[in-house]
Amino acid sequence: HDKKAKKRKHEYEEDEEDEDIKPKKKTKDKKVTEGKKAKKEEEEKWKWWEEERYTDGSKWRFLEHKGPVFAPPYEPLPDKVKFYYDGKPLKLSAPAEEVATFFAKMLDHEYTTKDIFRKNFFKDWRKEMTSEEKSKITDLNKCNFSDMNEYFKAQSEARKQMSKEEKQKIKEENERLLQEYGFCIMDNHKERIGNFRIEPPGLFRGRGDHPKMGMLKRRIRPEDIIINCSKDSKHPKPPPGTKWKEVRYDNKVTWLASWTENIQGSIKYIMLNPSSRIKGEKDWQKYETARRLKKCVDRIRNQYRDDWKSKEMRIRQRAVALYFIDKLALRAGNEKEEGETADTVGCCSLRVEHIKLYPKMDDQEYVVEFDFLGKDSIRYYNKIPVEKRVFKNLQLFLENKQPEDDLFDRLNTSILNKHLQELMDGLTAKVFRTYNASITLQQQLKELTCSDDSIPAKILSYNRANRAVAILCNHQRAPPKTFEKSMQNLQTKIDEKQNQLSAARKQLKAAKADHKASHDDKSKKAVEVKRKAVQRIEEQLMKLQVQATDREENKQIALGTSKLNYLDPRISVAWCKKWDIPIEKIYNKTQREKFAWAIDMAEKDYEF
DNA sequence: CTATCGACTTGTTAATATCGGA
DNA sequence: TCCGATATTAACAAGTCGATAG
Repeated sequence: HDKKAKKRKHEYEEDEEDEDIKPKKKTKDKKVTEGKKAKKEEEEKWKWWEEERYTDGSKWRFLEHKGPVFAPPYEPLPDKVKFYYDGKPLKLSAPAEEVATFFAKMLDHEYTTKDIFRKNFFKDWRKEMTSEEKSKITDLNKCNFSDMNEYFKAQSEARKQMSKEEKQKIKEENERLLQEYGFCIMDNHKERIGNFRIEPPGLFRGRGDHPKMGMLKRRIRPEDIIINCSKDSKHPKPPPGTKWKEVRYDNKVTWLASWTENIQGSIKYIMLNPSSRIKGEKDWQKYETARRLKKCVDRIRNQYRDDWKSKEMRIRQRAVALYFIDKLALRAGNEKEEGETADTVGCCSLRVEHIKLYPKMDDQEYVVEFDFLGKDSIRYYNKIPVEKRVFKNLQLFLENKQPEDDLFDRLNTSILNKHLQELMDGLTAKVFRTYNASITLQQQLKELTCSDDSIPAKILSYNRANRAVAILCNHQRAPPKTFEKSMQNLQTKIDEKQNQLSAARKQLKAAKADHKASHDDKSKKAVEVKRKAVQRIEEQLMKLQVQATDREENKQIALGTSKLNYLDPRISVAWCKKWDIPIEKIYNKTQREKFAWAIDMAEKDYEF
């Protein structure tokens, strides 16, 4: 493998040299140019999935890149833009002013009214002040940022009003930056980097009730950055007069650069785009693990049902938790450090206060009501009848506990995953989410697709299948602000189309009558034309109606996350091939790039 | 066994680009 | 051609899970 990689790397360099001599050699013959073009196309269509993978745990042999793009330096405000303290204008030092602008930009946001946000912001802001400023500015409520706020609003308005040429110029500059910094060479191939820009400084906005909201996210400098590349590559150069924190050559990891963020103290990375080999291989592998689970899921289910009867509490808890993870597609639920993050839970970290038991509810028995905040503080609410044994176990787990006690006090994700590992190689809690999502899509597609439906109707079925998964995974969204209006607009269009249709039908009728009377060629043609028109309008109307249904059903559901992360793309590709649906109807450009491997390899008979 | 770290995936939202009709 | 709606992308936060140190 090593040799192969080195050889290819060499080829690539030759290619580059080619580029260099191009201007000099004007008479360069056509064959060479064409050869190059072919090579380039070949590069674009590189099928990494047809190559062997590394088996030694290394992720690459060769890695070369230009390092990250840093946030632009702070530009002080023009003098006319004032900050007022206690009603009087006050000129701030540059560092204090910069932090003040972060707050000023957010004035319209609800965040800035929240106590914790204000407290955290003010504390961190004061750290940036000169001692003079610090002694003057002691109360955030006496700070008036509105002039600054208006200035920024005007700025963004001006940006919108820019001329076409100016906008074009900015676009080109971005493109240049992308071309220069947005790609790397990994082994023998040029690959797209996911996030090559360093996050600019600003105020941290956590999600949900985050104890650290409003804290200052500091500016990242070259001295904070660890570069990862290969020894024999052209190393990225730090900006003039600066140094990297470290340059390392670790091919056991996939990242190109990293830094430690100051809010949680966690590490952030620059990594490759989902279309890259390194991400694609991993993604593919994920679905293969889920498919292996498919083969032994019955055994595992029998096992945990058995374990509900265990003498040992820890085993019963483990078995009930696993049942929830399997049936409800809950996340594993790692413990979190209190006070560091918003209070959210997953399965293993559920507390007594998050469930309610109802021996009888309406016409159902043994109902469990879940109500908790999950990842990103998204509420999970569900009422679900469970088997009697599960219900009895839950009652047992709840005995003598306070609302804030753990439901599964003898269990955590580490214990659970160790157990799962014993049941199947590579099995962890999240595999159940992937498995259940993908199997649901496949089964729903089978159930919902009608062979004689039109293409739009088939796509509606696809979206419905996708929706079933999104509901399972609790991928909700707030209804878009403009939802009602856009629904109305669509309805208006439908009404108009309906009128058009009846008008067209009338015309067709008239044309037919005309033809009956005259029997000439011209009237015959007219009938045909009208018939076509009716047909076209019928089709358009149907399309609109399908669209309306789809949108209505999608009001509170977000399909993106499941499509991107949980559904084996080969299921969708196979479905498209089977029903002759263009893949573009299901996946947009980015998605097609990410799933290129699946589009290439899945046939219409693919089974998850 | 627990706590922490490191690397990676999964998730929402805001910003921006594109589309389609007036 | 302009404008608002919709689709796409960027940004970045928040999870999962394995490794390691104490």
